[in-house]
Amino acid sequence: MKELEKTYNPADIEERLYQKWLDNKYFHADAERGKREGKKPFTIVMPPPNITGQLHMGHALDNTMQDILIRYKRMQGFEALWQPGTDHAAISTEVKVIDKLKKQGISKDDLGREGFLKEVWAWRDEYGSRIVQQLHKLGTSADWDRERFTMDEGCSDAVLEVFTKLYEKGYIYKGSRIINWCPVCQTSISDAEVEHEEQDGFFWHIQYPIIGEEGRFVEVATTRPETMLGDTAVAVNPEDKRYADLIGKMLKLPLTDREIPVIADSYVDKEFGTGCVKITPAHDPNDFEVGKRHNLPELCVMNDDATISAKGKYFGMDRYEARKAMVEDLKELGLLVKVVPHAHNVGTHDRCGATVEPMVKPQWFVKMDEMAKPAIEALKNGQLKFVPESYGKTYLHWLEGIRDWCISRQIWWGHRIPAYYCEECGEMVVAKACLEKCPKCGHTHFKQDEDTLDTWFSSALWPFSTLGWPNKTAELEYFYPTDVLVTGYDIIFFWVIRMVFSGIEQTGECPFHTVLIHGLVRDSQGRKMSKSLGNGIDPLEVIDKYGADALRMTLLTGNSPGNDMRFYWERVEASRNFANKVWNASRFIMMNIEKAPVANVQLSDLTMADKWILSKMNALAKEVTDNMDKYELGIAVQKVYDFIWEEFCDWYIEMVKPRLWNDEDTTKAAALWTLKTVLINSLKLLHPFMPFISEEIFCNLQDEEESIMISNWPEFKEEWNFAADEHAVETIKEAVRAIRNVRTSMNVPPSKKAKVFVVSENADVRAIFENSKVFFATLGYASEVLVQADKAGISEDAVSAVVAQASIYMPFAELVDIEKEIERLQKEAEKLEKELARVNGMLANEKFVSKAPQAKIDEEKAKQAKYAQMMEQVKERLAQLTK
RNA sequence: GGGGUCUUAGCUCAGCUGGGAGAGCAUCUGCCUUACAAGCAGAGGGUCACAGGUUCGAGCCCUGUAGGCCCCACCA
Repeated sequence: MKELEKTYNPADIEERLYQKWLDNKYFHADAERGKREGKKPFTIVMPPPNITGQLHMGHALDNTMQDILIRYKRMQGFEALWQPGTDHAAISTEVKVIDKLKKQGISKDDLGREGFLKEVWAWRDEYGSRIVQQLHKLGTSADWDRERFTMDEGCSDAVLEVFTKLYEKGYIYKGSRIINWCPVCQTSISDAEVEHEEQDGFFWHIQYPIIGEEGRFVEVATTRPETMLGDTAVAVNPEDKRYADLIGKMLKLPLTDREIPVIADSYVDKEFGTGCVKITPAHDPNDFEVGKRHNLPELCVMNDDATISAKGKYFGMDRYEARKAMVEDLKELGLLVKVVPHAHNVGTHDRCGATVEPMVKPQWFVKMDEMAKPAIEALKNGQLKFVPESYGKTYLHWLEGIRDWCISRQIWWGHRIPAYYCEECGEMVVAKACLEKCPKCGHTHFKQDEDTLDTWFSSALWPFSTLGWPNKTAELEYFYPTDVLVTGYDIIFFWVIRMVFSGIEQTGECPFHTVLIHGLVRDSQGRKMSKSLGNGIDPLEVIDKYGADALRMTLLTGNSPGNDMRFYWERVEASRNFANKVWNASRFIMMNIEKAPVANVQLSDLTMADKWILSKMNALAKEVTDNMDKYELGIAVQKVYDFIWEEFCDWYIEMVKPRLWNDEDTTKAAALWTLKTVLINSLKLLHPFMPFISEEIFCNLQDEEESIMISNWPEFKEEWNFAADEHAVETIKEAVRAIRNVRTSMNVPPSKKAKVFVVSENADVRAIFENSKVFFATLGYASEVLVQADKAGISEDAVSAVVAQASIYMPFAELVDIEKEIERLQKEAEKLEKELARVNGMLANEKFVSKAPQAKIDEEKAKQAKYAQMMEQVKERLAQLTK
């Protein structure tokens, strides 16, 4: 056994232990082995971090939670697979590489598609593993032998398989629809990638002249005057009497030479604005729908970079520049009626923040209505559960209102859409590989679709593509469907939903049964950690300073599923202190074991105190297990913390010290055995949360064991359940607390020992005190403990304390302050008075007695008796002192 | 506009199926007691946002109000 340092130093052990775990392949899960040994599988797929990413607190929390679950299940004997990998992060990565090239004066087009992709792959090879290395520092016990990448061969095959299958089924189609266009990234994006933010804008009221009615106008109100170049109608509500006569008339569209009709559509709200809406089908989603209903032309007036494409004065201007110019011109023409300030929502791209421009473009879509149904059903019938449950509503709400998913992107980094066009006749073929011959004209030259797929298309397949699907692998058969998905609430829409419907569609099964949602880690002021604010705290810095275990503990304690938390360095310190506490308790135990090796002990050899802590530990194992199973990781770890610090260190270790110090003590072996047993079991319960320190101590404590990682999770054992001893020790603890209380309030320091008399008429209670004299004396700072049935031999001026069924007397040699003692007793009496009033009131209430469960009534009656008896003693003592 | 969530000690938060208000930090008082001062023993501090209701009993369940946060949404 190695001697431990006086303070715990995580830096000394973490790297070494992680390497040991890797070397021994403890993280590796094996389907064949699992089957052979009859183990049950437990699977978590890691949300693949972006290859552009740096480890942040969100990752740290997310991965710590997964690691806790996987280590727990592994110890429970499951063949536990934590499937890791990284995501190619299409747009993010492309932007990053473009930036890098820009600094070298190279543009994407200079390199061409192939050249550019070569650069991205090179970038990925250089930086793609950085985040994985950072995850190692956290203690992440994922099966790195199975690490995957969304663009590796297997995942790409899965993408091809799914795309072609969905296309054949008619669930993927190509069409000209209105989509969200990012003019900065120059690609379409899905609805989920658009963030709405409220901006202060204006309502421009503009007059459109009515043709054939000199001097009469229709007044429209718009927040986006620049789109008027693409107007192809003005709409009014069919019920609106004000404009009934205008329907069907033609208007002159200002700033152009075009004429547009007035149409009637119930989409228009009579009460809002002027009741007349300019319709721009090519640049507004609502107008697009209106346009479809009325067969209006879709007139696109913008280029991909959001400059004006309409011929004329405004050609080439940026959309906002054009807006300014057009408003000026309208004012000059006298057609601008007024400008009213107006706050409205503007869609922005979540990656670059640019204002999204709705545009009509040919894109690829996934038809959602049919696939949404079973995904909704999965939640409703309980196949899929969210923790906390309320996120299920969010999930349903989104799915029930889902629109078709735009999956094509006009960037190069990603899975290229497997659609091929015959160069001769233009025939389109969707296939996993390019055909040799055009099925229509026989031509042999094809051009592949230029677009790539939304990055979430491949992540949607992650739970099964990583296990080898579409091949029928042993892994897929054994580990799929997976069990728990752990993620933040912010990506339910992007990812969780898409995994569920993809999983059900492709494999017929929901890819996991539980989604464990966690919140955000915020800064100490409750703000989101962000690069722009510079308020982010680097988990690696925390690990460097305090260790991975302290960071993990900090992220888990006092937190419940789905709730945000604030990060405080003070909390990390508290976690570090706990690690040190564990370290020192272990150091103490190991020092003692070294002096006298632990012998095998029968349960019947144990003392009351030993049985008490063993019984407590036993109960703890059950409680922790129950909470783990409910995903209440914060509660579980809190219980371990409280047990180790309070019960084990502050009470039990203090109780056994006299036995360890006394070589004559015949129960010393029992004490050592209990110390070791309880420590080992505590370390096991702690291990999922603090893997490093628990491993280090576990290995030093018992040289024969390989690793705590592969040890068995403590289970509740009936034979370790000692209710009577638990009760007995609680009585002693109460007496100790009472003695300390008296000493504190009477200013008698521990160094001044005194005799302690325990007086009880109850023989059982006397036996309890007799049995625990060894430690009761030490804890109660007694020079001697005398247990008796009456007050014989106790001096009149002895200070007293009252506990249930016993009185304790301490004849201090010095004069104690009688006034103070009276004051203290009066306070005690007050407390008891209050308790008695409460319990008496309850029991006097007829309705309570008749309706409450009998167990509750008995409980209250027992309390009543106890308090009454204590009260009597306090009063007696008071009478004695004040006479 | 719809939905969700929160409001508990000075601060940050727990409190799981309703049955005597908790932790960490901070403050105050004693202790360097042979594992640990990153420690030990104590203390103070809360009409559990507000108003109703259900119940023998509500921090917890129901309704409403106020405030905070989040998400969704096509009112130009």
